[in-house]
Amino acid sequence: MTADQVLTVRGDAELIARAGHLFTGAKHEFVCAARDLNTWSLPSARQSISSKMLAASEVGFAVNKLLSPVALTDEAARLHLRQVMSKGARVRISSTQLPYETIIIDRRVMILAGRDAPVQREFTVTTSPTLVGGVYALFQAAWATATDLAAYFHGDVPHLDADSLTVLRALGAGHTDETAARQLGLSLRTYRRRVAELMAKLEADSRFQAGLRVGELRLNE
Amino acid sequence: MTADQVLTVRGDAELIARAGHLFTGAKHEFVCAARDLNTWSLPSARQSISSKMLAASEVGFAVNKLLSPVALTDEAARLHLRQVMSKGARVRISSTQLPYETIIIDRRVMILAGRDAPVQREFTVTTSPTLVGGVYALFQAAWATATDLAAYFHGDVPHLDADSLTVLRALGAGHTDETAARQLGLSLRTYRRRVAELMAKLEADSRFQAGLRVGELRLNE
DNA sequence: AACGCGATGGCAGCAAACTGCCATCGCCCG
DNA sequence: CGGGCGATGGCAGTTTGCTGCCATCGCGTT
Repeated sequence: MTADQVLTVRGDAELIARAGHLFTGAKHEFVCAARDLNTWSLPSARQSISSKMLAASEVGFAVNKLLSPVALTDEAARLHLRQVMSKGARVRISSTQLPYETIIIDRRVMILAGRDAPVQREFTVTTSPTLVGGVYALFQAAWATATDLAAYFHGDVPHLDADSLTVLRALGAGHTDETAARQLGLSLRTYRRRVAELMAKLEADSRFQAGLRVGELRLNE
Repeated sequence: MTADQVLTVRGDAELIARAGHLFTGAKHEFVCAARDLNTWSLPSARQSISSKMLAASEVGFAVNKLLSPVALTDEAARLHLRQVMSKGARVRISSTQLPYETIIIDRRVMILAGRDAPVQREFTVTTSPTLVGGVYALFQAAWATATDLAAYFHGDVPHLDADSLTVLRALGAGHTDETAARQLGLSLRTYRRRVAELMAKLEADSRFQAGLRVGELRLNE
């Protein structure tokens, strides 16, 4: 594969055989966008990255993972995420699905994995500066506004159930409690109870502060 | 170019000659990520898109443009953006730079333009489902959280002077009005007057709604 | 069927927020 | 200096929000 070539392979074995040499020796950065941590593993790259991350004193080596909300759906996944983060990786959660896995190593090599296939998964590998650079820029745009997972684990991002979301939307409309309660078919007392619960979840002492947190964390989407 | 091939060309003329046929006849969607509206124009694709957009009654044809903050730096640029939007395009502003232009047509054809070059600009064109799908997913992730420009132009982003910012920060701390007023060295009446003025600027009918708008629009940064 | 428990709804008392009114102050201009 | 005007501050009346209390209801379990 020449400097500007693009290589398409099918299956893990072919990927390793024809392009494995590109993935070892990551020096500066490993960025990855994926649905969750389980979609795909590339053994040699993972080994290379793991040894880098174990050398915690290594300055300047960044691991940034952009995952979809599916990555947080169960407790085992969240535990795994905590482990990855404790090794120095930074994780952010996108608001969209990310059905394709994209890996960029040292802004030089890019691997794109097709959707999970029943037989052989298709991978595209490239060192084209235009392709790598363009995709990296889009990754950066998505990364910049994705939710930082450290904040989630530090309890800064509350989980809101359907009741809370309903109340939140009513509050966001700016109505009085009486009007909002009537619109939701609740008694005023129940509506206010819901509001108080939402405020507790948001750790907010005033309605302005509550609205601020919702807006900043984009909890109303 | 076969179905899974990737084509790299240099210069506009070569791009048109070898791949121009791919760009005409857009049927459903045109998405573009770029620094601003002036970085690059592809004549045949632009013509095709313009005629689609002029046929305003055409149902289901979407034009989504993700631009960097540079796109808003001067009045001429903003006027141009208004024109593009009046023709039915949706525009959002990313928080990052987007130095590469990425175009995806009907989720089938992708064009990636390299950085502006002194001589011949490099373009990469592909119909590879893995490449197009992967990049499209990243575009979606970035698009989802980018700032909608229609809101900006509809005056939804108020300008806050120093007094309003001071009050806003006090409100964000969650204190009662009495405490906040005392901390700011104002009488309660004046503080409340300031709060009412801020609410009017935010067009908010409740404190929650005001906080929400501040948080969403990142006015407290 | 009876019981327990959590959720709901009505009411009351209180706190917080909203705003009009009017006096006062500070600043600027003639 | 006097007058005008905008901003401030105190007060009062009103509205909205907060929460405890208690009765009732609905659901699940034994």
